[in-house]
Amino acid sequence: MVNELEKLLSKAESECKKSGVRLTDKRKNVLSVLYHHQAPMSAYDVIERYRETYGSTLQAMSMYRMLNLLVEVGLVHKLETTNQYLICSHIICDHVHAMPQFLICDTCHSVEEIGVASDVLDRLRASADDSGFVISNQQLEIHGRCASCSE
Amino acid sequence: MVNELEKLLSKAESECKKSGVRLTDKRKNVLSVLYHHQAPMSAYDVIERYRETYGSTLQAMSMYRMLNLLVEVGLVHKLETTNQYLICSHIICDHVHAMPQFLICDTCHSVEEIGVASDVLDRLRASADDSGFVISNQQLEIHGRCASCSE
DNA sequence: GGCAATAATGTTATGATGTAACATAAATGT
DNA sequence: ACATTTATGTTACATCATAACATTATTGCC
Repeated sequence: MVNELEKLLSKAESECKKSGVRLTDKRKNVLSVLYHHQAPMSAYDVIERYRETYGSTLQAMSMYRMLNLLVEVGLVHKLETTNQYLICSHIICDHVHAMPQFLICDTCHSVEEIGVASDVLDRLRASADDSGFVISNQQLEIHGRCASCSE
Repeated sequence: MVNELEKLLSKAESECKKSGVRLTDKRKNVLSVLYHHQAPMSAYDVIERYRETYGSTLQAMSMYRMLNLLVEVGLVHKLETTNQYLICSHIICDHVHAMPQFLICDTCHSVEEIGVASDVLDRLRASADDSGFVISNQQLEIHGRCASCSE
């Protein structure tokens, strides 16, 4: 079986092509950092880990630009409640993705990405609609305690 | 009919008593600023408006302390996705409050506070429970366009 | 009232997050 | 090759937030 990171980068390549942007070496490296970390990171965390791994120090501006682009392309998510970035855990799957929902453990800071249940989404849209409000949310962020921290 | 702000401050007084904290003049003033603004404000916005209104310049540290306390007591909400504070729109009502849900208009920046529909909350809890996750969320923040900005 | 304990606020310094504006370099298309 | 677009570099700064310690105000208790 092929290395999962390679699969991911190959999928990333095609997603970038779709969006008309280039998957440069630096962007690949950023994806790789996020992939290996497997937990949300601040932009400055990524800069630090990037430096440790690749020996090259990126400016904050450059990192934010790359992260934001990867978010736009759909390869990376940004947690708006914690200002952190994490790799989309569903890049490799082929099925259509629901609106992502993050279960964020406030104790161990792990994050599980699931899809918003379709009936929840329907009900959310309906209740917003009562106010004439049109939802554009890209995601739901739910805080609490994960299974192992709840024991 | 009594001034609504007075009602609010009186309710605030009793909420503070419940929590064993004092509703000082400064805290009252902060509540008043938020009440009159009727839109989310950053801590620094509040400092500025406070200065204009009361002629006294508070340090950021002091303002964050007061805002955080008012959030803990339940008189003020903090939008985690925008780092802004707004007065709880249900301080005066007597009914028990559901988990708040904010409909945040990304065009005009108005915010409507409603309660999370109980069935939505049930479904959210159920889907989180599939992962053994226990929700502690204080609120849901939904972004989109309000009625008037959708026309 | 006096006085100790606690709560609230002041003050200074600094850390953390994020972007505007402009310069340079790399790639792409013709 | 060279003009155009895309990506990255660089500097400076805006914005959000708190640690650590000092002082002031209030409260409870004798």
